[in-house]
Amino acid sequence: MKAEDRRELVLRAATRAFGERGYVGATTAEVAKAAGVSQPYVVRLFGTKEALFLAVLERALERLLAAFRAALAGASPADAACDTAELHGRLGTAYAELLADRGLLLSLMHGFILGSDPAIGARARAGFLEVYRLLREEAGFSAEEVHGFLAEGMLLNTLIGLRMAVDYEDPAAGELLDTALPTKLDFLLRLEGQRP
Amino acid sequence: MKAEDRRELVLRAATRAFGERGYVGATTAEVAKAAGVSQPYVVRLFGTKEALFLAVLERALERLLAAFRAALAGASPADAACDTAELHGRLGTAYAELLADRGLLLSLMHGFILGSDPAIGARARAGFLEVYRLLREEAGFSAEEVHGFLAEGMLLNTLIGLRMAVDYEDPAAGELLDTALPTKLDFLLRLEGQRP
DNA sequence: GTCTATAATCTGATAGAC
DNA sequence: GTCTATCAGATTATAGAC
Repeated sequence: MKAEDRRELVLRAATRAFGERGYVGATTAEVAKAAGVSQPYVVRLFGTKEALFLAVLERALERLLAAFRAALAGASPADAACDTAELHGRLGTAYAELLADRGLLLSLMHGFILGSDPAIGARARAGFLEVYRLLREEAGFSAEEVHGFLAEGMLLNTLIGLRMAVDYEDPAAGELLDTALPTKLDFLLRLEGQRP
Repeated sequence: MKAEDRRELVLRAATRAFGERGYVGATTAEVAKAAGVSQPYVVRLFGTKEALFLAVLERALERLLAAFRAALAGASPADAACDTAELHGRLGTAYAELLADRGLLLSLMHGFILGSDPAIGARARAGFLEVYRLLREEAGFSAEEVHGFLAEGMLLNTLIGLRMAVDYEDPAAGELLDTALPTKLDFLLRLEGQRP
């Protein structure tokens, strides 16, 4: 197999591992095992664990921005249906669908709360602001609309990180999940193994 | 000094450390140094690093719930001023003021995204749901209102975790922070050392 | 391109003195 | 109550073979 393909394989495994246990908590050995390669080879491919995490962040941000742009492209040609409420819904759906790429949103989230780390923090801030600008400029949201949209996104990330779906039977948890993911709830419960 | 006092001192140092570098990233040696005690003593006081983190979560949740209840108590006796918009504002202010207890909100956030960890995840979910119930039952919010309030809270946590204030001069970052913290911006910028 | 072996470091935890 | 000394284990990274 070519190094390029291995790289992608390792990147995917790393995304899952970092999403579950965070940058420091996930180990290169764990990533290697999931990718079916040796631990030193993981390090060899990316240089350092930090570079691997940065590569995971990079790929996650690319996919996020691409998903948003695709959602916008699907909506733009239409005529009057392009109010911001409609866009909010489309972008929200695109965001929720990123859950299928396991660990992607959570790796981002882990990056976001490591702002004190010199390299990771800088990349995370820049990435967050790229998303902000896309919503503000390309989607045409107002500052308040972007704020509301990002807030919902961060709550979704948190609920995923919490594995709140495992408590779905709890009335409070059920109501919260129903409210936060009105359309994508089955999707989530299946992902989290709470449904057959 | 009595063990009780040391405990509180160490707990405070641990809250800061865990807030900055996360559960796995922060070390007991780091906490010990910040608290002015030896590393083995930190372990002895709490048993294990995990127990220390759980104690930090416990304390953070207690303070959060207490701050919300105090805000509600200050608002309840009034007559007509108690609509949910008013409460939303009061509770939001109470939440933002918790930023003064450094690391508190971020330690919580780190706990929230470690839902896969058996002990930490369970406590984090239960704590989050306690907050949910308080807002729903004691504050009288609707499911949608709680959802919106929590979403804003998670965005605030994320912006703090990102140290977004260090990029305040960036137009997008400035606008985002202005929108997310309309009233508490100076407070934040001073906390983050972006203001004299 | 990929592995095995291993070095170097860090870190949580224990033992035991004072 | 608190420290010093230290161990055992884990983890990133390197060296070098194939």
